[in-house]
Amino acid sequence: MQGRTGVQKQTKALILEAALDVVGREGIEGLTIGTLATAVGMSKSGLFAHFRSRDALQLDVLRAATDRFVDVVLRPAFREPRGERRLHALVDNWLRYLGGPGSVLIAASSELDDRPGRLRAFVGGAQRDLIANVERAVRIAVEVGDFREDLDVELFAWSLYSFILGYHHSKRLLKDPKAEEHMRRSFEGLLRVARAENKKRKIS
Amino acid sequence: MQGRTGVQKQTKALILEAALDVVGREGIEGLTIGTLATAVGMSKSGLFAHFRSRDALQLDVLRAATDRFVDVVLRPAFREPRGERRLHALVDNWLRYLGGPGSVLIAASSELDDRPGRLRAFVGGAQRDLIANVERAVRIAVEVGDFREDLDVELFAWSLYSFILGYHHSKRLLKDPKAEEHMRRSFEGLLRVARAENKKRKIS
DNA sequence: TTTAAACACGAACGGTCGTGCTATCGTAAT
DNA sequence: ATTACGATAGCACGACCGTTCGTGTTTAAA
Repeated sequence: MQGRTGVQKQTKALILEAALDVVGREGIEGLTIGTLATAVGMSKSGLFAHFRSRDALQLDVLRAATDRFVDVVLRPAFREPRGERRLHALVDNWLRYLGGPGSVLIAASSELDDRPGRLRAFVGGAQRDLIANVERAVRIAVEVGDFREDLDVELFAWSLYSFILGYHHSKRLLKDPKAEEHMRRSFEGLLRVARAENKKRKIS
Repeated sequence: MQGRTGVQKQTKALILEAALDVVGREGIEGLTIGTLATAVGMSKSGLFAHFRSRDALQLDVLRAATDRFVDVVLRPAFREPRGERRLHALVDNWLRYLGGPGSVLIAASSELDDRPGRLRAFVGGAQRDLIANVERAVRIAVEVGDFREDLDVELFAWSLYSFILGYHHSKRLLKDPKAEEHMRRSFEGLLRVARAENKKRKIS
């Protein structure tokens, strides 16, 4: 039992890994059973049997993608000390993550924009969770006194997320070499107006 | 001659109009010749004859989309008086444009992220032009004295564009009712630190 | 050693895709 | 009246899609 199911789990994991690659390159709609099958070196029907529909396959891939994101971005950041430092870790991890193979989630968001269904619901939920977590980290930074008490946490998180989108966009499509610099300086600007000491200090 | 080619131009324009609709709903990759043909009430081959490949069709659609964007967003804004007011008009027009049927261009950017080719080159160029125009408007605002002389024009434009992306994203995928409010307040924040009087005035 | 389940495969299905070829029809110029 | 031409339609093609089915092969349980 262990041996066999172990092998199965292994196969499925291997498929999902290859699928993440494909999705990173071609998008979630570009994930086709045939190409994925040849990518992992098995038959269409053999692969298909692991998922019972293409929809289920795509959903599993998106799940795997969010799991991975949580593992390499969110969780490590939340192991850092509370406050601004944690936010810095979050952004650092995030940029590193986006620097690798294509961000499946952001790309999927755009693709699924207007197509209702399970996939879109999942991505929307994942995105909402993510933003909620960012807000949580920001709120904590307020609580520990790093940020002003009257800071609009929601707006801060929204802006930060927008910068992430901008980074992703200008890096992937525009191949702008200044993408990361712009991102980091925008983030710094955000921090500057959010910091506690800003109440008595000038900008310059 | 006039009569006939007039009709042809009309047909082609009609096709492109319908195509913009489809692309707004399904994305640029969702634009298929068959469905578009039935949408405008003609045969696949009849429609196909107007463009000589699907690629050319998609390219024409993207061209039409950017033309429309320039017409309803960029050009009217640049008719406004130079300076901050022009920037406000730009953002207003932009939000209104994004409020309508899906922004073909932003959606296409994400779809074409990683697929080299004519389409992606075109979208990238259009996006670069757009940002260059934003920078131009910002630079003028500096010149007329609305903004600080040492303002980083590039960074300002990049941030603004990021907010637009954030708005688009949170409105389309997340259906966040606060999307516009967040966008506008972020823009206001950007203006606040960019304004000329900021050199001698505090934030609060 | 038999039995049952899990796993993979090849072949085939109905469908849609983009793209050619050929014919038809209406109009304009001769 | 004839010719020429541009716009459209009809049809068929090869390729790929997701999916199903039947069939082996390997493995764990009996």
